[in-house]
Amino acid sequence: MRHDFKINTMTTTKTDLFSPELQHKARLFKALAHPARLAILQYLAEIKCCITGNIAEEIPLGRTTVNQHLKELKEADLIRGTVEGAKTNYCLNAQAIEDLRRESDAFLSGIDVGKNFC
Amino acid sequence: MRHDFKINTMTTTKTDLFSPELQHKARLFKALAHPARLAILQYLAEIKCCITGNIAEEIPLGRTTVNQHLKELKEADLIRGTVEGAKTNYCLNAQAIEDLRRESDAFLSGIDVGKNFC
DNA sequence: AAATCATGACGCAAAATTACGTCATTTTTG
DNA sequence: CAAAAATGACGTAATTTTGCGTCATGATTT
Repeated sequence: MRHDFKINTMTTTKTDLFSPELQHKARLFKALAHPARLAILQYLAEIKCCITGNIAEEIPLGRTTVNQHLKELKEADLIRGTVEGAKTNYCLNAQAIEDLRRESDAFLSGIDVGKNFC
Repeated sequence: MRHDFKINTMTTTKTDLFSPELQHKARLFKALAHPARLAILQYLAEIKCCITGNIAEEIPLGRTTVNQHLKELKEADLIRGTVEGAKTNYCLNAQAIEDLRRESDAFLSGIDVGKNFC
């Protein structure tokens, strides 16, 4: 197929070519794919109960950046944010995290049963 | 740092501000953060033993793209590739996957002990 | 030896992620 | 009510990811 120019472009997001299950898992893993987000989850777990949004001070990043990460965690439904006056309470979605744990575990233990060698 | 204006721009990768543990976990989760890579892992598990690199035909993406994903999985040490003549055999690194499973499990079950409510 | 095959390096373009600054809005508080 | 606080929306720059085409290299076939 000999072209003198590049005609074609059209890049990115072929993710819908995969099963919804894989897409879903990939999305969740992606939510965990940044240390800041892991740190946020840990902090929320540590604090035990819902706290107002002073999370930014615990994370070595700017407030708006932390907010961005919070948004991503919220979109992955791993945390919940409820407005309380001027402040916002964030807390873990324990159910979702437990589901993720289970799903992740199932995937990963389903993976290495073969005991493959090279 | 004696600048009156923003000369500087310097965005991105503050990841070293976090603990090596969180960085490590985030890196691993990132390796799992694309459906194609999950599909590759599943396929390798299914095939039981090491196979030559016809993985590309199983994945609905171009060969070089699949190669890229293989490279990422290899860099995360989740798979191994050994050259055999003109071909390359890929197989799971069962130990690494088991470690990841354990680590992921520990992280996620450590997270929701609080039974937080909002 | 020549054609074919398999693979990875390289480069490129589009898109997404990361990190912030600024601003508008909505509370609180003095 | 006015100032201060808290938050999210929006914009922006740099960087990374995604997806692919092309090419060089090193086997395999024939």
